[in-house]
Amino acid sequence: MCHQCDYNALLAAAQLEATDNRLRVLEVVGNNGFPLSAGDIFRTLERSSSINRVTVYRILDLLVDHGVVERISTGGRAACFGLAPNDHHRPHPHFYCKRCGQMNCLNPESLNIDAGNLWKTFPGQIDRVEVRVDGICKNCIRNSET
Amino acid sequence: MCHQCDYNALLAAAQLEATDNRLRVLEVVGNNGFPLSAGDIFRTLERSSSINRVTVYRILDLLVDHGVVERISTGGRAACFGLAPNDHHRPHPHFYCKRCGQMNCLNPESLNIDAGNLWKTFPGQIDRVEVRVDGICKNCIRNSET
DNA sequence: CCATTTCATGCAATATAGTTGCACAGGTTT
DNA sequence: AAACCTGTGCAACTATATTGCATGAAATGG
Repeated sequence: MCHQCDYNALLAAAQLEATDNRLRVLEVVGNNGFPLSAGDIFRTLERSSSINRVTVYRILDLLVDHGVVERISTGGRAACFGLAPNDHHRPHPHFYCKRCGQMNCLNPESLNIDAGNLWKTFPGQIDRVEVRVDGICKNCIRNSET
Repeated sequence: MCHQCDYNALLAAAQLEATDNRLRVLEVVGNNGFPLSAGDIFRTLERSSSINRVTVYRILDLLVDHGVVERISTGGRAACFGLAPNDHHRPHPHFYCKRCGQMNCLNPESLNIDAGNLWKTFPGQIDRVEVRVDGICKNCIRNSET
């Protein structure tokens, strides 16, 4: 997703110490082209060197709280995580394939959302607008045709 | 939500037999002004007469499969359920309060989404576009000010 | 009118995802 | 040195959802 991102700098900007584990989590999230579930991230990290499942959850929560990482809801059970919008990453919608469960990033331009009306009239605080497109990805369509 | 909806007719249109339990689940979902979690629905039904938790899950899955009910992702753990868009119900976005966890329906007009570009260029099948606004509802803001 | 099948439901067990409480090691502050 | 923070690990736990199997009632077929 962001091979030119400096993860140390991202953590510093969020006023978080750059521990090994935090960097490792952030690298997995950031280097992947599509959002990953906490379980995926844990299993990936575990392969290279030992880390506790709970630590991964805690680091993810921390990163989400500090706006480094974004929690993205899937059409399924587990949430996914991707880099939060920043200078190099514009907010963008995601696509969820209900067949294979894979999430993918869509182009920021693919959908045009005008929330002006809502911002003006909504009587609460709005933090973000999440857009998810559900359907079946081209791979799954191809596979079901055979 | 839809006191003028005929739930028997909705089930019939979806080619589903109108069993007592299905009607009860659909009534709870349909008569409520905001989406409910499977657990909420179960607890509500249980109060009036006995039903199994698993039955509620199964009926909800069935209704979602047949397009009578819509599964709506929250910012939290459990999914919520509301009536699927139909003649009386236009698709609309939802608001999730990250403080109290309450989901609410927003006006269909509050957000304007132009997905024309995506429909034309996306190489898979698109079933629906789900929009969720996250933030803090006015009640929670008021409570935290005291 | 009995035998067979089908369907909706219930119950127990299990799976998955996430959370909590407590301990401890290493560094920092007093 | 004592008190303290912080990051991490481990075990137990909670909440949510799913699976497998049993049963009873209605529909179907001889």
